[in-house]
Amino acid sequence: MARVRTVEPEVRRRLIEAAAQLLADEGPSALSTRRLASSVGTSTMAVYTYFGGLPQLVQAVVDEGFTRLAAHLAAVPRTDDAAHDLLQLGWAYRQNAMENRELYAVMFGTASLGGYRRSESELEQGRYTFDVLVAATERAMADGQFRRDDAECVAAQLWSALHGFVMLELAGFFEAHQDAVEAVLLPLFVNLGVGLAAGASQRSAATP
Amino acid sequence: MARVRTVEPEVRRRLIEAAAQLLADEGPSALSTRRLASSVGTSTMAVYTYFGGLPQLVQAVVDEGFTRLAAHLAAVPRTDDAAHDLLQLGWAYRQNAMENRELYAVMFGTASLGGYRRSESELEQGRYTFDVLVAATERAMADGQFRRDDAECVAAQLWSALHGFVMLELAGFFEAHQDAVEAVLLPLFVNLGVGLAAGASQRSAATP
DNA sequence: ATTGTGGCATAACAGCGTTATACAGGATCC
DNA sequence: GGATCCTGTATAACGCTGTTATGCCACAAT
Repeated sequence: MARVRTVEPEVRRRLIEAAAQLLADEGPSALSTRRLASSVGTSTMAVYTYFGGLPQLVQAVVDEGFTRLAAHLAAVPRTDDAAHDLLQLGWAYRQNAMENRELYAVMFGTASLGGYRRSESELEQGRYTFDVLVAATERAMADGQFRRDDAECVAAQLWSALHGFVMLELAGFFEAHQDAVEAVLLPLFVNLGVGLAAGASQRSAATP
Repeated sequence: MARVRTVEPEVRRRLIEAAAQLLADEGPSALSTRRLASSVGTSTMAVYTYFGGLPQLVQAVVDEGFTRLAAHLAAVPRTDDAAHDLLQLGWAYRQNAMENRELYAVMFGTASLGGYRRSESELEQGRYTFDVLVAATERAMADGQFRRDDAECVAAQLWSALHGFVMLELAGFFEAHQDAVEAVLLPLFVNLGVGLAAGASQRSAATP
């Protein structure tokens, strides 16, 4: 048994951080055990003692990415206007993706990276992120901004639209448009919001 | 100079097809020059004489994928109801993605595959696909189903929603939902359509 | 018949993920 | 205090990868 690990080994933390850095700086192809090892100042064996292999290390990095995303979304202030909050969440979501392009690509990318494939753990992590959207959606329904509906399904619609825009933007398909956020994402959200509001009865004020 | 290449060399065609097959059957990691060579019955050099390297071969496969997608969308019949056609286009788009999961992932995936990165060529190919959506959107505006607006921007909204849903579905984030198409994609399109229609004046009937 | 050239097979090189092995050093026990 | 174990790591090797240099061979042109 020996001593109990009370704190996370420093090398493990440093490996994750070095991997995230390498990913951000030079892209997925730079993520190799040897580069990681030399970057942290150890041997490639560290990857195997702490993670079991490169795919598991990538998974740890992805977990970190989801945690960071959740924190980024949680930092968005909650106002009385739930629909406005959803817009702000969307903006924060995109901003996080833009600031961690390569990481976002690995998190949601369908192409594999070094044998890494999404695991149940990631799907759950993604669902936590998703829950923030569901909560805001429910508030919008409670306030009468959206008509009553299955909040999960509605949030999934919002997520689809958001994620699709971000992916296409990251892939470079919107480079023709001057300001894709103003020209596409904002109207997309507004139009979808109009459709989601149709038939709803505003709670507070009258409806003459 | 010698003889002029009038027809595409057979080996080149077979390499592309073998690559697509290998990709579909065993995923991206199976795409190696040696496996391709043995599959086609040649040496790895063929990849370099005909394509210049693995990334360029992948690019040829992606080109093929975009061509196939465009053909798939072009096969959707055009009716009098442009909005209905857009729905059918969306369905065909998703179906194509589902039938060529790995290929779709490489086409739109941001993670690289064997050093392959999207080129200008692909962005153009993607824009051709996009044009089909733009055309249907313009018809919907002309018919008064959507209110007048920049058709490109509106089509980009539709594409974002569609692509986002497909990506999340492929990534497995909708596995909780029984039938994500019915529960998410369809209402997403309907709600977005309602928002896009708001303020439009039907063409046929009067506009007093 | 000779020459030249284009296409391909072979072999090598550097790098990859992974694994087996050996060693160092601290904790544990007698 | 000395022997023992165990954990973490460095080294080296294996089989794989993409790529390139080399050489051969068949066919077109002269």
